[in-house]
Amino acid sequence: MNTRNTKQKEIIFEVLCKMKSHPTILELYEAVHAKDSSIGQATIYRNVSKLMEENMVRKVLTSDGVLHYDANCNNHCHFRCKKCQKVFDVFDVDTQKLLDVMKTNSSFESDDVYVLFEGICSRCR
Amino acid sequence: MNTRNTKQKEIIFEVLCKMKSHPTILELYEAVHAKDSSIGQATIYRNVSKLMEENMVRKVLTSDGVLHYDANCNNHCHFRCKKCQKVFDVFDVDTQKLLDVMKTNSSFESDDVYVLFEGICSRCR
DNA sequence: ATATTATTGATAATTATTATCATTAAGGGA
DNA sequence: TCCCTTAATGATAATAATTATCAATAATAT
Repeated sequence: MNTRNTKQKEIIFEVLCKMKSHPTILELYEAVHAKDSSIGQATIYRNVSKLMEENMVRKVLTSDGVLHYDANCNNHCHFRCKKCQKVFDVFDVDTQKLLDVMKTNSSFESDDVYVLFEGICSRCR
Repeated sequence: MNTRNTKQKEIIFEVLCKMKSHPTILELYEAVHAKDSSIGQATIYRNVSKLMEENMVRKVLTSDGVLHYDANCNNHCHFRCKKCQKVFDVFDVDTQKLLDVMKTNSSFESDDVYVLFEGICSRCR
């Protein structure tokens, strides 16, 4: 027995899956807490880490200096509005093509890529 | 008079320019401190922020959750080794082309993009 | 059902960043 | 060159983010 499926982990993953906002740990904690107020912050940190190891959850890199998380692990890009700071999904740029360009043009062997576009979103404009 | 050129700012920029390792604030502080031990950490934070506003310094997003900095503002990509965690420059992928793809294929208006490739570097392999 | 032990919740400790404030010094004008 | 104004500094406190600790709980193999 090296790993256990807990009710907490299930709830955390379920809540993150429903969130399309790419929350930080704190934001995820608040959403989880609304569903089950007995779940503590440390449990969020622990389970998000575990879910990442299991490739169920992926980091979203943003320029605000805090990590965000996404339950959609299909490698895709993100757009961050410099004004409202919301993070949106971008499916119009092929990340696999980027990895292919790397493979042919560079000496690095990369199997993973994070892409963050920035600008002002249509709502803020 | 709204801004002043201080000796500290000069040293910090000079040291960062010479560093090719994309340091964190702490790493930059240590390098600066070796040159002038009177310069405090808060001054590093302040001047790096200022230099970013002046487009002399750019953030490097990495998956370790801490911001790194680069004095090369020509928009380029980075590769991070998952083993030794070093960050390397990548000039083989055209970021302007990425922004062009965004312009034609998506509804977002983006003027900036951060790209981080990951894998194992040749030295660690 | 029971025993083992991974996981939890609470909280302390650590790390990263920002704010505060008295002092210092950049640089414009006399 | 010497003041004068005030931006910037260094030291440190405050805040925010993350990790570590530990007794209690609960998942699961037997």
